[in-house]
Amino acid sequence: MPQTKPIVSVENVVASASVDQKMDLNEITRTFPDVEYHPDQFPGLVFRLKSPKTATLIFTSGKMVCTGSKSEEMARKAVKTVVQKLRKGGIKVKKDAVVEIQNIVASINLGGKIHLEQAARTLPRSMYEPEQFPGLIHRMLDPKTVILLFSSGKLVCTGAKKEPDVYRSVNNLHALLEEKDLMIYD
Amino acid sequence: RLRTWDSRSQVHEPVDRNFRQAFSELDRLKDKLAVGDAVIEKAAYIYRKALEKGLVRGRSISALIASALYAACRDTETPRTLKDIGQASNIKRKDIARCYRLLLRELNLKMPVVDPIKCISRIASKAGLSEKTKRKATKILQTAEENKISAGKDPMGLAAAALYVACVTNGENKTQRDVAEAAGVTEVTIRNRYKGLKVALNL
DNA sequence: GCTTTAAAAAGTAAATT
DNA sequence: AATTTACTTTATAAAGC
Repeated sequence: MPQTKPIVSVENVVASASVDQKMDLNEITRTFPDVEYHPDQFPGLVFRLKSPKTATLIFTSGKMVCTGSKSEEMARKAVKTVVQKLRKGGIKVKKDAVVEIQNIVASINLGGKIHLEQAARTLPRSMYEPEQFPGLIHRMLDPKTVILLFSSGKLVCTGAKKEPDVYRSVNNLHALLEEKDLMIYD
Repeated sequence: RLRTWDSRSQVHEPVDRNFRQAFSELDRLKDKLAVGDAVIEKAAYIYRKALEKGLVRGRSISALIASALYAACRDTETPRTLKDIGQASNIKRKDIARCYRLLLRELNLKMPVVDPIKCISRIASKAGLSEKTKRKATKILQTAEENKISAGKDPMGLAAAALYVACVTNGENKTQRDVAEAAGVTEVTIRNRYKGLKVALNL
């Protein structure tokens, strides 16, 4: 019954990973001159890949955080590539990394405008402060995500750990907006 | 004033030391911002709720009262910007905004959306604009809101643009810079809002 | 709470040209 | 005044202050 089909695009995936062994970040810095490592500023070493275009933070514990992927699969591939490069560079990594998706950010176009100030009054758990930010911030309980709504009809969904949760969030909200008559289609 | 809370302060020790500090700060802000007693009482009420929910732990008392006062202003539709509260309290605008959003989330507060029409008076008095211009700006914003160009825009920017347009049509000699300065926005923002106003009002 | 990383939305701001 | 760069908001992990 929604009047339009939302166009969803995953923009960023954050994944945590672990190779379950201590890592010598100074050794990595020596063999990979392009990495950024400033221990007094931040304990993680930044390892950037051109493809997939990602940034992976590596900690002495062997735990990692990979950001910038456009999909869950790309994030897993990026972590594998990082471990592969470390091994090629002579860094001993015994096990393969165990990857967990932590957050998915998606942009959405609903295909119609949203009546924001009315939505601010009728949507529960929402905040609309145009002096601070042009979007309305809505906290969805199930799936537990946060959606930013803009008057243009575009959205940003974040907090999801699975791609299906992004779609469920968007569909829930879209139905809610139509139900409460907050959509404006031309 | 604030005697009610002071008397409690002598009964419950650690909590009330916090109250005293909070309310003396609130009293100081009251004079600096020239807000009424009703706003101060609301701010005190919000702060007390925050304290009961344990939101003060590890947080700056000053930042929290300032935020509670901003929330009270919003709730009573008293036009005070985050910038105003920031200057009066010497706390960064960003920190007040963050605490304010925390109060909204944790205390489940619902605030009315800021009405740009209520921003007109403050800007007009700072810039020294006439009553006639204020009335015209109000009319402009009323028509503008019906054409929903305000969504997502800073209410101060909208009010400033409406006042600037009103000045031009009334022949009041004020530059964009004068109005922008009084409103705390840039001339570029006034120009951008003016474009939308022109379309919505056929100017 | 902060520090760092990534990305989108739309508004505002500041620095260049 | 047009461009460019940059910051506002949201979530999320990592180790340590």
